Amino acid sequence: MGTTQLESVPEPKYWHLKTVISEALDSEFEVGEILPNERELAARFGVARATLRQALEQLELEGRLQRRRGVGTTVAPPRVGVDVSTAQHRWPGTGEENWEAVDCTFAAPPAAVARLLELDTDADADADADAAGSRGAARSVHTVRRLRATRGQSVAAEQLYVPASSVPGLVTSGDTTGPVLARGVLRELALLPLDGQDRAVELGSARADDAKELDRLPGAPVLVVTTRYLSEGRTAAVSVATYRADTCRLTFGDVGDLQIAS
Amino acid sequence: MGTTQLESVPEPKYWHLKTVISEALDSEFEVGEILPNERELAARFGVARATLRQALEQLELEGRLQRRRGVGTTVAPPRVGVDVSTAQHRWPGTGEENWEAVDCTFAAPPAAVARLLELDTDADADADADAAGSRGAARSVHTVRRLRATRGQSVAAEQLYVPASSVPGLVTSGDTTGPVLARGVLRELALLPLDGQDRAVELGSARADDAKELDRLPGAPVLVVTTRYLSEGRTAAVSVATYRADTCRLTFGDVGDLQIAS
DNA sequence: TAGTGGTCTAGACCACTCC
DNA sequence: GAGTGGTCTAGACCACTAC
Repeated sequence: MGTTQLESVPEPKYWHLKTVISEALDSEFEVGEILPNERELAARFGVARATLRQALEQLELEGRLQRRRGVGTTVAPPRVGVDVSTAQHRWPGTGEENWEAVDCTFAAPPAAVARLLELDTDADADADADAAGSRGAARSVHTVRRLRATRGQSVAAEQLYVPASSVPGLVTSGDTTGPVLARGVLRELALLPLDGQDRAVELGSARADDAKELDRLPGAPVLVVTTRYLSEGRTAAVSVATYRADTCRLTFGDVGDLQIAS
Repeated sequence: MGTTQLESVPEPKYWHLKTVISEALDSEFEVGEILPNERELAARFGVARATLRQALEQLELEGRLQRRRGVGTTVAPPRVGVDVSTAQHRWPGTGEENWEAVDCTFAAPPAAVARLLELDTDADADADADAAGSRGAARSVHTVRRLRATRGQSVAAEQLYVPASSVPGLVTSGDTTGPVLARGVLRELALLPLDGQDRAVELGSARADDAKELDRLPGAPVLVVTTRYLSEGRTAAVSVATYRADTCRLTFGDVGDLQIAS
């Protein structure tokens, strides 16, 4: 490190720290190796623990480190490329690897999803958003929950919203929940003609339930992939999948196995 | 708020705060409206400023708030959808809107980019990574810098790496830098047949130069889009574009104008 | 010059994992 | 029970913006 007092535009300590640690990771540590604990690192660099943590947080955000409470901080492996390309033109659950349907519920979706599904188009929809009683069932959809794993590691949790009108042949046998019904919904959905999909990616933070599935703390950064499945001129289903931002690189094609981080 | 002491699994204060503020944003604030300052908000909620800041940081990450030093915290507009679909099968700079080429340099690219460009394939490449002298020119590439704006707002900064072999007809007139040459490189590149592209998206943090262009602080979260342009069986160019994660939603298709955050 | 968000400190206690 | 990262506090000062 040495003295940096000559800098006319002093960069923040945590930023400098991040650079120093990052270089150390490249040259002095192996993937999976455990770093000294935060109190020791802070003392070694002569900063407060909070400042040290700010640097570690950024490195974790960039996928360089992995921190687990009660365990320690380890050097993360390169991000895994996860294919989310839309080229295959397939319904969810048909011929895909790595996804597992774990549950299904029947309830009103979040407002943003309802908009994509073109529910709630009546004029007074916004006025009775909280009156989820009498007319709630009309706006309810099957919600299939799926998990995606790659190389033994959970990478994504998804909620797939399917209006009852998209699965007219579904036999519920009285039950509207459970993994068996989840697979039933996927099976029925696949009977529709699939005209196309469109997809969006944005940054979000993990909800409590997603965080638990992904083995992260609530609020952890995630890449939210929203997919709209189009059939016969309308939106037949909407998927909202959250991918671990620290360990995943979403690929749209076959860029392969190299990581380009900033 | 009320007392939450009955919770058997007490959630962190900042998490609860985030929820409370988020709901207040929905019901009591307009887009662009300025919030009370951090010291006042912290006092109002009865927490330390650092705790309040942790909640605000998450909300900013999710695109709900915008904070500017010396100014204040404002309610952010919904994220803008930015099309990054690969369907168009075009070279960069041909028929695209919103991108502006601002500069061009000639230098060795980062190691990860060199790998994608299939430079440095000789056996001792890793041994002389720091000996950028004699043989450095052989590994240098034209680096075109471009900026993307949407609705008057800078949303992305890109570095496009183009090996000299991809632009054999380029006339440098002695100069290997400057915006004029940048446009020349793009023009020459467009002469090649474009076989395809593949693309990857991952989370990163803004480098100092990108942060400046994007009007953010260094380290701000960004979505890094890496594109490989394929021509005649090889990688003719590589683009690394960083998009503001707080204000952008990357679209691969035409999902349109609705935001689905977590 | 006043007010804002950004950085930093030196503590404290808690939740979790592992032995 | 020992050790780890996660949360929280109550201050301080700095960099930037706008008046």
